[in-house]
Amino acid sequence: MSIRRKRQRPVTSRAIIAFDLDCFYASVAIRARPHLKDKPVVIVQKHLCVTSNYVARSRAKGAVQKMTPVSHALQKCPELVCIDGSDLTPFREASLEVVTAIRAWLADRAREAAAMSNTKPPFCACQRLGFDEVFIDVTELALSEIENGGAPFLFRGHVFGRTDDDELRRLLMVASQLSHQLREYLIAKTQLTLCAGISHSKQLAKLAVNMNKPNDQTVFLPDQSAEYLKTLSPRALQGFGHGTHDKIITWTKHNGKHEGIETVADVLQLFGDGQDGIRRLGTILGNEQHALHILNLCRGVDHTEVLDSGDAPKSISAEDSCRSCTTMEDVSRRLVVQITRLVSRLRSDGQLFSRRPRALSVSYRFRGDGFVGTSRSVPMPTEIVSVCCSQQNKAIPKAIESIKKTALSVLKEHAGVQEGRTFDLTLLAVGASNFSDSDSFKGNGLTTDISEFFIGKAKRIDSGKKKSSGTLHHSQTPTGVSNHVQRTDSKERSTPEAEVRCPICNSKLSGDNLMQNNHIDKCLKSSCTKRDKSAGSVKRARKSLGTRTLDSYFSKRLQR
DNA sequence: TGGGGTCCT
DNA sequence: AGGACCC
Repeated sequence: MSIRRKRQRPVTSRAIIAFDLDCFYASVAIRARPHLKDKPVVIVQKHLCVTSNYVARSRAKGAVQKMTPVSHALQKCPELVCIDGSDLTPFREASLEVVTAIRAWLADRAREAAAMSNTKPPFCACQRLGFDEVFIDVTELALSEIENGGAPFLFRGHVFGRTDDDELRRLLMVASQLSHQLREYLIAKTQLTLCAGISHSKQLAKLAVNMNKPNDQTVFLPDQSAEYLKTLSPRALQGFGHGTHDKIITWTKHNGKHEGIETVADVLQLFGDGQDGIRRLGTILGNEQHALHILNLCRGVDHTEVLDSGDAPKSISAEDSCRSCTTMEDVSRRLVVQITRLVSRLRSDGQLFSRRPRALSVSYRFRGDGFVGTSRSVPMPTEIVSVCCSQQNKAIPKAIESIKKTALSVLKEHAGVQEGRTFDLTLLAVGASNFSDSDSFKGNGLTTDISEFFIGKAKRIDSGKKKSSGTLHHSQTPTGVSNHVQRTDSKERSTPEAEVRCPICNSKLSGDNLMQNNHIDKCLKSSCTKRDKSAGSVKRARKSLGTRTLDSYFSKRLQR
């Protein structure tokens, strides 16, 4: 059936939606703290504001742009509320919550379309970019709805540009309807607002996303996109990064072309003359394929596909960028903090995705190395298996110890970081990758269905507000099917009295996995070790962790 | 300039 | 393993 459709009307263009959640970190933080809703809020990592809400943006008048120092922002807006964003857990979870909801909505919509036309459900690839952006290829779904005859031929939201291609216009009209409905659904379900850009390529969809900014959407009709692109800075093109820019600039200076590359038009003037230009740019960049891609982007040509990201990440890492780390004691302490966070995340990951990592990577950077760091990969110590697969909390300390030992020996052997040597590290990170499914895990009743994961979270968020219709969460799940894994009555997981102890403070942990993780995270934050429990030693621990005067000044302003 | 991620070579 | 890119 679908083959016939494609033969009759070959798909010459696609319909792609780019979603971008509005000031994501700030929105997530405020969602969890409703009393901050009308206050100017910034999210702080180390001494930088990484995001702010719109109240802060209007009140500080441009002083809280992306990566501005907290001190600068506070001068412009002393009433700024600073929230610590160094632990990404809430943002990572909210991001997963959003994509999960997107997939569920699309699957539901695809099933409806399939039922009407008696075909198999159209697939929409979803690709995440960072925590707050998602690309969706809705071509098949839109075509299916057009064929079913129910789709209104009207644009939803703003429209930029024009096109003479009637079929494309219809396709994008339907895509804009889908986008709007999906956005409404997401806003209702997650209380997070988002923008959308709709076009026939990832490039243009992404450019459109920023055209009408918070909580709105724009369709980019592409007939004159090339003219439009010429006026932009080439850096505005996704794929034209810092390195590409620098290499071209260096080349122009070397070759006496002092014009520079302010716009895409400048780049095309230098390299836009066909095969020869591609070859010349390829030589400059050291990669002809990349040169071709860049030049295509400059002309508005982008055939890159939306690659489905899947639910599970391919790597998990925990980093600490430090001003200065010069003693083994300091290395050891920082390492244990990052490793504990990594292990804690691997446990949740194992529960959600039934898998465990086989590689451990240790990354580090020395002072003076600029942005370049070094990383080594080694086999992941086997102690991680019981953490990921059987979810035994008592296995956590052993895994941490083992990984710590391994990481320290990596640092010693490959970086010369050891007792008696002088060094100054500015970055320490541990990561897990090369995941393998653990079959022993499956069917043992320990896995958590991903939708169940959010049902638990939604209840907590909801009870924090006022009481609403109790059955909301199940009925809101658009799939309608809850494919819960049947669970045997496992002591480790379901009974709080299972005597689980925190690897940091050794106090008894209650509640479910998430609550336990939260406790461990809190413990980590205060750097409170088992034998270091007195208030005095906590203070010492904080100091030796590298807390400086600037940080302690801001920490007074941090909202918990 | 954080604390993450992806893919390609 | 490193480097490019993305947020």
